Amino acid sequence: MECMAKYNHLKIEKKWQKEWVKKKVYQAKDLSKKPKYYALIEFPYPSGDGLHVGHPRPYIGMDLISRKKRMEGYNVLYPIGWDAFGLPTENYAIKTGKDPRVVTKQNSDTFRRQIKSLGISFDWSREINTTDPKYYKWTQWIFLQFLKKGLAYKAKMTINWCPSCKIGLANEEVVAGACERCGTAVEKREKEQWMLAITKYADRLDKDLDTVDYLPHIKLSQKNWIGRSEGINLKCRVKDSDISFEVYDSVPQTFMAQTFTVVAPDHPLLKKLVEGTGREKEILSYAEKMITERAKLGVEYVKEVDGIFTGRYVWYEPAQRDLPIWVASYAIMGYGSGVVNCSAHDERDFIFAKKFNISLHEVAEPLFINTGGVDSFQEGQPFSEREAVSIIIKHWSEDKYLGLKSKNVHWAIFPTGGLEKGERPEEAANREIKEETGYVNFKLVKKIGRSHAKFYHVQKKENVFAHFTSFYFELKNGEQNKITEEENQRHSMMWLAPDDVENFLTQEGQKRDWKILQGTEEAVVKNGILAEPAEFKDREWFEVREDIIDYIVKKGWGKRKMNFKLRDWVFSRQRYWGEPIPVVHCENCGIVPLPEKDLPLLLPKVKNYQPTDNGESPLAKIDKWVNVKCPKCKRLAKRETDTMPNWAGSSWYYLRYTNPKNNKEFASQKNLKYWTPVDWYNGGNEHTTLHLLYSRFWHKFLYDLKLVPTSEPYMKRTSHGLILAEGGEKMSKSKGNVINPDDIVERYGADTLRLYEMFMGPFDQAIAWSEEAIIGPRRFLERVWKFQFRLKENKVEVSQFIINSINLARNNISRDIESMKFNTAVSQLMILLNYFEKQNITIQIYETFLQLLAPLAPHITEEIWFNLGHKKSIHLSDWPRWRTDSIQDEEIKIVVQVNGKVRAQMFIPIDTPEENIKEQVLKDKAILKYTMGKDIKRVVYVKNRLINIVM
RNA sequence: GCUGGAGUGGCGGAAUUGGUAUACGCGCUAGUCUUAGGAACUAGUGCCGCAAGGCUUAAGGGUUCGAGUCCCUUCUCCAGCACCA
Repeated sequence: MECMAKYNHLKIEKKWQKEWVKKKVYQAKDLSKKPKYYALIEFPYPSGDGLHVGHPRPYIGMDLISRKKRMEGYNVLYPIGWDAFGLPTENYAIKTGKDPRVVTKQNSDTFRRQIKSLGISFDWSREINTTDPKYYKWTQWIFLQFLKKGLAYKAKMTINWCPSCKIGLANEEVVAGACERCGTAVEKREKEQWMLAITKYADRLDKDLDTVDYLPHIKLSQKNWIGRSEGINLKCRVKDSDISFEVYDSVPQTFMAQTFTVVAPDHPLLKKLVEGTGREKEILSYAEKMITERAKLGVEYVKEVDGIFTGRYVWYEPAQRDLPIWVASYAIMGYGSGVVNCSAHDERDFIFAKKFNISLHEVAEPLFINTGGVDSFQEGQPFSEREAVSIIIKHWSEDKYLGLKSKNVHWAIFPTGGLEKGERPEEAANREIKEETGYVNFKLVKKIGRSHAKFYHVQKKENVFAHFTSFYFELKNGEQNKITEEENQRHSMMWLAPDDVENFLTQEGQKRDWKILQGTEEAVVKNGILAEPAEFKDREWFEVREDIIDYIVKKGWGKRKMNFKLRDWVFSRQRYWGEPIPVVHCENCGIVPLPEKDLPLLLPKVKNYQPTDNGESPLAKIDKWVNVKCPKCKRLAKRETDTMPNWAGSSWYYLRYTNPKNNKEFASQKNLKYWTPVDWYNGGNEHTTLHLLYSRFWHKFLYDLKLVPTSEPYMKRTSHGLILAEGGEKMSKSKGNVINPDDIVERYGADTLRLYEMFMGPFDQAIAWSEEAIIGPRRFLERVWKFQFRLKENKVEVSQFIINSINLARNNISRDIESMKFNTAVSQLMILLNYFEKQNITIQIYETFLQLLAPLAPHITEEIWFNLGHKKSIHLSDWPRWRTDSIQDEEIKIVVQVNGKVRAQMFIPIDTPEENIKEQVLKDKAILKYTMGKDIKRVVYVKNRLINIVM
């Protein structure tokens, strides 16, 4: 008999890790005949802190996918490398004087050792490093292609300057006015910068999101960042001057409502605009104040609503009126033309106009569409249109208002009613008050206004498009006729105190009427029925958008225009530890790219890594390097000393993996065609906007050069949640709460760590580490281990229950892994083992179980697999397939409910006819207890699931 | 402020189309074994109650034979955006 060897994770895990490398179990094969699968994780930045237990979570997750795919017969590429350029290493170099190359080597060595100890099926033969000249040669090469196509350019611009890091920051790296890394408040500085024209791709970057499978929130954040907006540019001419400009409007439906114009305080036209007003100094210095305040306080200042009148007017052709021109803090130079026409239908404009008493002009009445409730209109069915009145009635002596509460449906309203033929709204209101309320002495005080509603009329069973005229009446006394029985049955009347009215009402339109009456209505009409222009009167504004644009264009008042929030990408950094930008500045020839054959342009060694005080890269101090001959005219010229941001290397690394040692191309076309696009890319939420957008941009650019075969790099993108420290805080060295995976691997083993990280909670959610809970997965593996010694001869009877269970588990685990519900996949396996320990199992069933467990716990399953006599790795075995033929449930359990409460369970043959079950159930003693002497109204039977007796 | 998501035991968290709420794990309780254990194993464990039974998915209401799941109101939390006309 075998001795019951103890589960020695240390021995087993080291042994198999070596063996797998030797046998090249996880090496991807270029151009194999098998179907390919490319799984990708974001390559790590090898920091000096080493790995913490949060790092491997995504690696393990994608490892499960990769291992399962491999077992399913795919040729899987699951690569890793190092994104090693960047600030932390550089800052460390500045502090210690150590060469970043040396530091990077040390750090990546540590990371590599740590990751390898986790048994992740990376193909280590394809490891890359962005700081390797053989790699960044191609980063530089791609930059030169951008330059060639005019998409890389130099521009003088105000940049965000971090005085602490001494570095220019991209807009994206500024969070709430502070440096993303160090939190120091950023300053504005004028600087010549390299730019990449990502805005040229904005439209495609937005549209092509429809062709990829990203999680919805990821797509949304991409869309938000790109900020695509379609509308019109209206022509505007300043009165009594030759100044004209265009204004952008994304809600062209309300173009007739525009009553004033605002111009950004930093608008270059402002100076000319105020010339001759006699208030030049006053206005310009006020604008200056606005610029500085805004730079200092940001959104907070804009919220304060600040502005000044310029004394000038725009002649607004469409509405035939003058629009006063204001300088406003909320108008920005970087979007549209920096000048905006404003209307009552925009919230900010509305607030601004109220503050400065600028007249407004509404061109639409509100339309309320009920959604989600029983009275939300039925899609696709016609509307019957009705003119109606809505009436607010005040009590004759108290400050109370009449409400009607429906007795049949969830409606609480002010009295309403439809107009009869030939009736005027006022007449209808009079009649309705008498009919619905019985009151006879009242007077009309005020007409409140008009509004519209689309809803489903529950009693009449039809869609209604109602046009309400709202009135305010006051009762003179309480004299009241009897109302009809019909009215009485429909609703009950009640007098409401003013404070209760709003909560009582269920109709949005009536809530608005009430607020108008109270003088508290400030909401701006955002969707409505148009009154102007005449050609579009009574049309719904979201329906006429395109028509209105065509109309405006036809009239010659403006033209179609698309705008984006996305700005061009500031691509240079005045730092050392990055890819040198391979160009030369020649007085004679201008900017001259380095010949491609001279790449890579090596990053030279320096003595001091500190940026210069005027913010230049330390490279600027190396005269020998800076002074070169111009590649074109051979005269003395100067090298560019800026380097690339660390987004550069990560914008194309997934392409390099397909052919990492190629010296002639960044990757061969053959390999690219075989491997790309990436089938599944998982990464952190912090990179779902920028990194993803940048790399999609680079990819599309390369696609246009016909250098990659697809227009999108990643077919599918998901993200994982962070692992937090035990208290729920972020893990960080400074807080001293970092859990090092080395300790866990040593104590519990890599398999336990993997299992725990997958089991601890939903993969996409942030979750706190728990030293206590890890023991669960460890115990589970111990039991799996012991089970191999319990197996007897292979002739035991196995119950149908076990066969069904393992079949179901196969199905569920496959599905759970595919959808990243790893926590429930683990729990399936635990349930299975719980069954096994109570029943007879064959070796085959245990082996199937091991295969299902193999992606999660690769070492222990491999060890047992070989113990059981196999000669080939379990990870190259065939993934268990779902087999329907072995499901033979002859008996199933159904639940018996009485009045919806579970009272008993029963076993019945599958697909028993309803009648038989009913008969059997009604005889059951446990059920008789409840049904005795009572009438059975109804019996509900859900096939093979439950039966409910209703009394 | 706007948009989206979420509130389930002491804890992490499960629940196809509405169909046995609390799977799985941690912890806890009792017991077994052991020289001993913060090891392992066995049994129990939503809450109230001795029990019969009753009550439970943030709170309240609704639809339904039946609601964690659908609808309405309120509260709380989280994420993204936040001058983008």
